[in-house]
Amino acid sequence: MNIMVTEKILIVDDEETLCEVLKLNLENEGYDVDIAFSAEQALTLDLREYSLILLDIMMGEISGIKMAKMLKADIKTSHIPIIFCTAKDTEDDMIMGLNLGADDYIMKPYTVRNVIARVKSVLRRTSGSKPVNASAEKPEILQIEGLQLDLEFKRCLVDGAEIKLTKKEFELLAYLISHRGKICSREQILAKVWSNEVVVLDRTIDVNITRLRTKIGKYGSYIVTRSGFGYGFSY
Amino acid sequence: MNIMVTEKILIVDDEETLCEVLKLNLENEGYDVDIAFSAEQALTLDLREYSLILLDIMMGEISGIKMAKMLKADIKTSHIPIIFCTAKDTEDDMIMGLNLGADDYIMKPYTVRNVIARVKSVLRRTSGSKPVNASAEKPEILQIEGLQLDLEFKRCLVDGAEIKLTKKEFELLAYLISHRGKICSREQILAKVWSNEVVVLDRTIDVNITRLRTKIGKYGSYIVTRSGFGYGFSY
DNA sequence: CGGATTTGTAACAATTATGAAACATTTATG
DNA sequence: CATAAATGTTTCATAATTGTTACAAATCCG
Repeated sequence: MNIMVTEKILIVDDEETLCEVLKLNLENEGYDVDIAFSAEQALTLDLREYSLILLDIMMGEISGIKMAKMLKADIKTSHIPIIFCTAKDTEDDMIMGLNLGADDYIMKPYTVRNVIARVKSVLRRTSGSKPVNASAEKPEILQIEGLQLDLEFKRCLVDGAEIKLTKKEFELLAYLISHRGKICSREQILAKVWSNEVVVLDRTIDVNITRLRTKIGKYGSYIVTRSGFGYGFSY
Repeated sequence: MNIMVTEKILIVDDEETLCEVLKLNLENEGYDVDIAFSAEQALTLDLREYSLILLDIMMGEISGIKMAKMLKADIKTSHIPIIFCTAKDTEDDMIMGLNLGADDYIMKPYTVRNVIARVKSVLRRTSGSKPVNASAEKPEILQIEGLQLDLEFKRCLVDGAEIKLTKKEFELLAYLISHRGKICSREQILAKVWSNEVVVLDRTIDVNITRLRTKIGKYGSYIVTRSGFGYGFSY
């Protein structure tokens, strides 16, 4: 047996009995299984630690579809494979057409055997794709509402959509956000973001601020100017 | 009798009686036999441990053909010989034309004696071709969907087809994949992949990235460039 | 208010990074 | 040794980034 961390699976479904049956069977296969009876409940968990999410499309207030969108829009969870569970009469095309990045989907009523097979299949496909210490890792993600900065992958999501930031823009934004609530002088910004590489004018910052503001859309107004002092990221 | 691990054989067929008969007879010959009544069920097993798979072509949802393709496409199982069982009227050419790497095939209705003979024959041909500790071995395989990197055999499969990667290409890809989700600076890449052997230019990485991208086909776009930062393997 | 100062913005210029291809060199292999 | 394969380098074209400037707009402060 190789050294491996147990794969954690989350089941999100409002049918309690079904959940229990699946949980038992999956645990029997060696997986670590958690259950959430609603999307709301699921969202209270630290979803990063799951290797796979089994998601019922038809649920209460937040539908499975909405939840899937949220998962895919959140940089911390967007890589987690999702298997949709759908009622039998749901149109095939609908699911696929949703373009939600579902890795698989299963029709109800499904057999336990079938579910396990799908789970294994998906996990086999995506094995090695999760962070090494998913649950213990320092996130390295800055997030302000719908504005997300992945400091490792150097990318920025605005309400779920990736925004291309240049290196300087990215570093500038990261600097401001990580000093949220403080006004940073141009000197400080130059020192940290521009390092001591080359000598650039103060005004360079201003221009980059402008570019940043437009790129991050509605969050642009979070970058505030304090005349005579510098810039900051507001609460 | 020499020291040998019992050879495990998997029968995948939906005719229960037939399976049992075969199982009894093969066990009588000293083999260890498991049965799966469908491809789905078979896929829940750890297939690596089998020395041979007897596969019925005509089955339920996942046909035997599809399953064989999956087996051959998965680097963990691609070495396992498969004997196809076909209905009598199946065209010979069809089987061979499938180019599935079947090691043999048998027409139904077949005699038990016949099956055993084929099994022995195939196992004789392929003996020594399986991993030493097939079931206990640490896989050491990186897999992203249809892209598979066998770190031990130093080979790469793209959707089941072997792709020849040079040493540097292989190591570079392995490095990127094992740091999936992070952007690796050229410095980091040089340090790890090029070690401190020789001094090479940054641009060497770029060129190897390009070569890699074209070689791994559609997965090439998984290798992302973050201008000014470096390269990374995306989710 | 009104001039001085600071900041926003757009356009431009300069620089740098990257991809692709071709070429050169080194290394493996028989 | 000869050949092929692998690897590194150079070059060119292009794309992307970054910095500067000029001017408009906003802000500051008497």
